[in-house]
Amino acid sequence: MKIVSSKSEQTNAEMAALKAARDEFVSQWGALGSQWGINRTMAQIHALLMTVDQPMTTDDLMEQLEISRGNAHSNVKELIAWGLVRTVVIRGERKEYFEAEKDVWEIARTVARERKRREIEPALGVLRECVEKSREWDSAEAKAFHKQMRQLEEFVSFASKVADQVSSMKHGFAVQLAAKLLG
Amino acid sequence: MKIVSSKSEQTNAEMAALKAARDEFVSQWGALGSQWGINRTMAQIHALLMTVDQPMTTDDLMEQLEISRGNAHSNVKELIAWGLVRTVVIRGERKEYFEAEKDVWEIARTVARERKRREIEPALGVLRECVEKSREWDSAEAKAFHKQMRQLEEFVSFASKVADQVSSMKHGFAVQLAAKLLG
DNA sequence: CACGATTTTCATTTTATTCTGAAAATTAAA
DNA sequence: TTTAATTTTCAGAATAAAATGAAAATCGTG
Repeated sequence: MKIVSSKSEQTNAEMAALKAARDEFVSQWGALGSQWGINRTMAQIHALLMTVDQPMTTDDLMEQLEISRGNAHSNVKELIAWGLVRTVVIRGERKEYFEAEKDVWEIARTVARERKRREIEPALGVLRECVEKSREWDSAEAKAFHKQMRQLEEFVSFASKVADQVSSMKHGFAVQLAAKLLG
Repeated sequence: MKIVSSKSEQTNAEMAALKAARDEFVSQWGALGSQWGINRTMAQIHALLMTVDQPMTTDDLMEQLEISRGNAHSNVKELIAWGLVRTVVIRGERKEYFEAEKDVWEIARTVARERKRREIEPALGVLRECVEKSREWDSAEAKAFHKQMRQLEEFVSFASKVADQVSSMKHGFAVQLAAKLLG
């Protein structure tokens, strides 16, 4: 009967625990992703790539997440389109490898930029159109509509500017902002 | 042949234009909602109630949006659960009437509070668990995992605090914040 | 060029979400 | 209490979104 575990047993146990923790994180992050407008697989791939120390291939993703090639492929491409994942060339290797941006402030900046482009700007478009159209209307109901559109437009403009601020943040400035906002 | 429109014709034309603009807003807002994690009908009901000057019944919603009773009902209830819509009692009326919060800063505060509760807090839970579990691990890969979880945890904590700030914002303070952030 | 490796596409299937509509439950007036 | 109005529920239908897997396209090397 062993009194002390050998070094390799410790390591094996730790590796297993790491794998388990990572799986848990990947799975939970995937579930949370759905709550945002993000599909589960995309969130899972992102979670996996963020917590792994080496770039991975499509085949690695397929194996680890038990998903098809097509699914892995299209979601990786989507993550690349977001700017959250990039391809990496490994010398002597023919396959493409992928790695995620790991710096959280950089991730935040990227997400701010993309969500502004994909969500805030279209919303602003709609609101501005409505504000214009209703500018000259006379009835009380129409005036109320105009006012509401103006208020929403003002607010979404504000959000847009915040997104700009965040996406232009230097890493150091983030800390400052945090202090300013919360101190 | 008429040279000048009568007052009532002007009004009719304006009413029609208002209806068209509102429909456009409702439809676009619904489409945008999907991009967030919000279902189309819920976003449409919210858009409609925000831009209307009188509270509406379930039947009004059914008619205006051409949706079933069940659909109208469950999405109104969901909006009430979010705190974005409230019921209104109209004297002498048996039906329930609904109205939306119209103040955009109030809406922002509500959304900040709810999204914190529904999205940020569960995420924090997962991250903290991962940070704890991986605290004592030794291998390089495990240390990298721990570090990444710590960074994410720190960031999401920050987001949580921002959400608190926003949701405790007085209306007047919002303007100040805006100035501070953007000035 | 030709061949094997790899990536990309996409028609089909599967799964998840949303919606309907009618029945059941509740409510309040008679 | 009875009745009619109104709200709520929920099984099933419809729709939308995501995933599969195999074929086609592309790539890079000998």
